[in-house]
Amino acid sequence: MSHIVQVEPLTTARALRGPFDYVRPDGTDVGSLLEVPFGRQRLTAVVTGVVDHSEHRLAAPLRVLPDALPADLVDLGLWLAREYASTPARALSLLLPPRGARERVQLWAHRTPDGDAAIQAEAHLGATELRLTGKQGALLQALPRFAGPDLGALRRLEARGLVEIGPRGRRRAPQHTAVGIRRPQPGLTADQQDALDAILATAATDRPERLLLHGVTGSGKTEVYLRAAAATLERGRAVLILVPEIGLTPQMIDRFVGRFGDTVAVLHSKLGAGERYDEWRRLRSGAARVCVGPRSAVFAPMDRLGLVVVDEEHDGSYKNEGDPRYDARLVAEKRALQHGAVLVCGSATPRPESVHALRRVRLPRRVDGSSMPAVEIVDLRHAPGAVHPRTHEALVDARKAIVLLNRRGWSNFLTCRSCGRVWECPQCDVALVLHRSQDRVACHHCGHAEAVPGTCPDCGSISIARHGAGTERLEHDLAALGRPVLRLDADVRHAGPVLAAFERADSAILVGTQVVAKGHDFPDVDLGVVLDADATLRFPDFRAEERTFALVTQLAGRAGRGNAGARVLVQTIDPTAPAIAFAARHDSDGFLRGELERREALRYPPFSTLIRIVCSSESTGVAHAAATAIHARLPGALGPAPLFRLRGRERSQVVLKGPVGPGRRAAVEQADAAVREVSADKAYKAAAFSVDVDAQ
DNA sequence: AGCACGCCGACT
DNA sequence: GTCGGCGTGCTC
Repeated sequence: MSHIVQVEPLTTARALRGPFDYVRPDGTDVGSLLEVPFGRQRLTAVVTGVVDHSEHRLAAPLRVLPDALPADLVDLGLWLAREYASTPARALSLLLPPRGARERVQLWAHRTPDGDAAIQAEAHLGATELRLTGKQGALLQALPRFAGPDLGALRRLEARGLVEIGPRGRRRAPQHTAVGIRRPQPGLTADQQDALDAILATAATDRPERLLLHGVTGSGKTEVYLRAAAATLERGRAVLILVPEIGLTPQMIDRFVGRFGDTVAVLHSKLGAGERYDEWRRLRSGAARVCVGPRSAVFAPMDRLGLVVVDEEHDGSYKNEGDPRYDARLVAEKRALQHGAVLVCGSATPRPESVHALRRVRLPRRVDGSSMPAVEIVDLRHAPGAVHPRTHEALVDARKAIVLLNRRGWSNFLTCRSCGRVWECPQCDVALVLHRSQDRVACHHCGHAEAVPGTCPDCGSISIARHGAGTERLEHDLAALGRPVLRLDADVRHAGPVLAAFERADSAILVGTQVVAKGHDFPDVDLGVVLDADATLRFPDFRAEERTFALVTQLAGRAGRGNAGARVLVQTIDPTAPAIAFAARHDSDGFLRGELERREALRYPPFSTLIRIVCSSESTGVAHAAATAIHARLPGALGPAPLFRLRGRERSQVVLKGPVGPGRRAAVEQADAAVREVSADKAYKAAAFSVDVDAQ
């Protein structure tokens, strides 16, 4: 019989990968979690296989840990490790049940038949109540109930045979604003009905398709998800809903909890350890059959998935920044495939990748019948200053405006007027940004901050120039318009109050970075402004066009809900840039067609697999030498290209454009092998390596 | 990643 | 003679 388990000990060591064999404890199987002796350490380990014989002298695990993973997640973890050139241990670590919390078990009291009879006997007193004698004065009638505060009184009732007291788990439920709110289910438009039919038709097949729900902002995508989810639950299958950062989209949770109640589990970063653990357990046990959460929720322990939704699929937050640099959109697709579930990716501004790979279903109209606001391009070439006179005029006329500027702080960088010194981060090769409200200059990459300089340390001059304007400066300048100016960016700790104040105000200007274009719907915004479309457009990145198009389109979506006269102004020094021109015409098909042609010609995704390898080192020269060694092992790779120093580490990158389809995996393996060989070489001991498949 | 084993230089 | 430097190699 199979009395040996193969395990992956969970260590972060890149060089170390299993499987390692151990004696199989009773009751364990693939997915079981163990504590094993490993060298002189004790490590958590995941069982990945069960076998008959082993070449090794076996040790016995120290103990079996609670909360085994479902077997399909173990498969997913091993797939993830290979797909993203990581290690099984690191990938599996993402899937573990939340640590640091246990199930909360409390004593609960239940009435016995004798207890019922006692209540009946009390009925002649005019009340069907039997009061407890404890200080809480709780009602026996209300049992079953938590026995905590009046345990003594309940114990006396227990002695009389009126109640039974026993342990029971109790859920630590996250607080949703939607608890108890059941909003009426709105009717569907013809477009929504068609989209729903398309989803349900393919969901009912053996091999469901992957769909792209391409719907303009306000077209009612969420209602389509809700209906599809209801139909999926009815078929006895579970539903996974992925959303971008959950803090920005509380509406999705509210609507799902409002429609489906307790069968919805929510996973997000703001949950406490206990809440997180209980939600995980509810999903694992099947008590919850719908999960709503951000990228990490793609690993929710769910059985028999029937529907996987990726909302706002263009959002960058689906890409993980840490070591398995996974893309939750791709993992969602893999999970859907594993379970025979239908995948629905939704967006108003889908990625060219998704348009290329998925069958598209459209929601071309807003549910309220309103049209998209007019988008005007404001040519900045002959007008100095951050705000063009035309924009200024529009701001004066607007009642409620959103102004987008993709730059935090007061000013971009400081220079000494007499010697030309530039204030830079000591750890990174970037300029420090002035934040006047915090009285600091700060690095946006590593968090380094120092006092605002009064004199130049090099020449002693007290004349220091401030260049470029950020959101903080803009907030200050726009106050001259004589109405409330609110600011929303990463420096604002709590977005909630800012958004609420903007919503309540009858006239106001909301200034901010990209976050203002996301999520929240304000009914009466009549002006949207992109102050510096060139900032995103000139980014040295092949996705710059796509991001700019999305930004303008998403901002247009925020404006003009229920407001016929709404307009959007886009300031730029390049009015003919396709991203801006297409966005101004609301022509996403035209933009996507052009973008796909360009990408095919240049062999960018989705026509290639981009694998980026970054080498870094504290000592100078090592990173670049390591990147050169990696480049030598990867024929056709681009680079090595030096990157700016970050957190005191010199960096250099190599980029490999691998094939898509069957050759993709081989390219990833080739990159991984090159990194492993070079990192094993003593000459590059001081270097660190990171492999990013499908780099953004 | 840890952690021990092992083989060379500066100290009591 | 021994303490300790960190190069090398292993962990079922």
